[in-house]
Amino acid sequence: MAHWLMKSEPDVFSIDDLKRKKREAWDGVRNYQARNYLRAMAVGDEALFYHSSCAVPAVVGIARISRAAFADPTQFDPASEYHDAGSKPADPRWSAVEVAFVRKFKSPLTLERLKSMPELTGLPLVQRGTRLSVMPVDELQWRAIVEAGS
DNA sequence: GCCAACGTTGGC
DNA sequence: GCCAACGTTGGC
Repeated sequence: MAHWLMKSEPDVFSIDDLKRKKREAWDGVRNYQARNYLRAMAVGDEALFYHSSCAVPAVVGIARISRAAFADPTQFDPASEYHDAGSKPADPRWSAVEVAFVRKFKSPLTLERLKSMPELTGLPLVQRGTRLSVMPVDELQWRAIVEAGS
């Protein structure tokens, strides 16, 4: 079972929103590398839920992939901010997955702390200049983060 | 709000 | 195919 990290701006969609709604489509990804990772996800994979663009950027909990990649409907919706006129329904350019709430960390594992963990040096999240919003997390990294957050 | 870093676009 | 210009991300 693979592990992932997914960024969300808490003002838009937070871990508490996911807890309340139980499940949510993870749509609006418009970066090819991140899209390719969405397509590589399998049902049952777990993902770290990360809050970005906020006062204290941090991993705040865990979600589980509850539906594998499907065509992101927002790309075909002219009213959506994620609309992509260049994407054809016969050959959709962008994918989404559905995630389910698993649990919230006891306390947020802040970016500052993540940067101090030697296990995470290879993780794009803590590398300067990286903006990738969906990324794989290896076993060692996963264990280190979950242990520190639990 | 600033700005560094990066991805995308489009002229040539 | 190159590369300058532009837009976006996201920490600070």
